[in-house]
Amino acid sequence: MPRPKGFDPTEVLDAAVDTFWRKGYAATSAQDLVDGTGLGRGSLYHAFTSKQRLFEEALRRYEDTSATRVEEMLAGPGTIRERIRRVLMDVVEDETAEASEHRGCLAVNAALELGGIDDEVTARVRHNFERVENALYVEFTAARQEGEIGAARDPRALAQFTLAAMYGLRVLGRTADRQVLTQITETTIQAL
Amino acid sequence: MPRPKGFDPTEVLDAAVDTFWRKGYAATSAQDLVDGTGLGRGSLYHAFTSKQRLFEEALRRYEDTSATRVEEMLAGPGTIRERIRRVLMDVVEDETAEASEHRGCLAVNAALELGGIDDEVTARVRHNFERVENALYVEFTAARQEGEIGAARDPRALAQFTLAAMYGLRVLGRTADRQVLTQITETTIQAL
DNA sequence: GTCGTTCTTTAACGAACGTTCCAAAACCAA
DNA sequence: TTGGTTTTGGAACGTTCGTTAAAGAACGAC
Repeated sequence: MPRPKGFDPTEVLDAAVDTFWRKGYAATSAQDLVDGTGLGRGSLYHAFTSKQRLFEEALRRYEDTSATRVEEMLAGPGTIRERIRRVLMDVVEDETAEASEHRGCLAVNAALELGGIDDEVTARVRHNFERVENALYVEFTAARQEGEIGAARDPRALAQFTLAAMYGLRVLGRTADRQVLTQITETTIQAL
Repeated sequence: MPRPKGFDPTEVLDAAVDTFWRKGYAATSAQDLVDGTGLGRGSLYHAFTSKQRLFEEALRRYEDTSATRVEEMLAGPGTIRERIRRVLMDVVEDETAEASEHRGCLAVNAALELGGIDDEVTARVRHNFERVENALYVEFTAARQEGEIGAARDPRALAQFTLAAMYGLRVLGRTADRQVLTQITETTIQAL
């Protein structure tokens, strides 16, 4: 019956993620997306309707990979503090790596560029944040039960605090050097 | 001799700050700036050369008002923890106020939108961040001398940590509610 | 092999972009 | 009042914007 798509939707979405990630939403043009994905203009719009819809899909795809990454790191071996350090230092490494060209975190970028402006994007960003927060919450709860964290501490508060520290690193990562970011990481862990 | 300007440059800059603040750099058009400032196209470009230059000037003007505000709050009465709480809660109030329409902090927004892309903007954002960090550093140093803060703590590290918390609140402010942001503030202060 | 459907390609759309130009207006010193 | 200089408002620049239209190509079902 119908003619099948000539491309892998996930691959195209990954290319769109990369393009939006490097330039931001407003500064990315339809031509940038055509160049980035390799699709023709028509195919792109036929498949994704509009730039805004494509961005929403890209954000969903980004969450798939990035939140999963954090969840896996948190589920790894070591004490709670070791695992939190690993997650935060992963941000530090990412922010200071030449290769990642100041892309930062797409969800954080989207939160500041479109948060409160585009409801669909805001909701997706919130979902992304909450997914990471919940992963942290689960680990803090378990750690408290194990006695790694004081019984008087509130796991939900610790998760939100750690999330804020993570995103603080994302902001300062644009201007601060590795040593400063590492110091902040250590001070944060000390506070747990 | 020459004809004097028919406008107050500071007022115009404040209007430009407001416009960029609400929409971001890329999403703000020359027409938006004309509408916002009330100047004609010609006057605007004659006075500020380009959109990019105008943004740089606006960012400088923003720093004048916003960093000064933090410095004044820090120089106010109360213990170090009370004063830090006042600064962080000021961010929380700003982020959750209906009136401020999700503008956030212009320096943080600029850091994420243009950090690493535009060198001039990056340098100005860094200057803004460092000014706040140094204000915090001065207070933490004094507080340690007064015995409010443990002698073993590093005032520089505490300043950077607090700065990161502040900007973490700016990010989460786009999606989280007041109660969560307040909780994060308290956890942060507890860590000092 | 034909049909129905969807995908792809290409060209083009009107609108809006950032910027430039120019002539008229306005100011102050002389 | 005149002359010199700068600012002003507005029109216009060529380019790029996000999006759409139209026609042909490619596939699976029969």
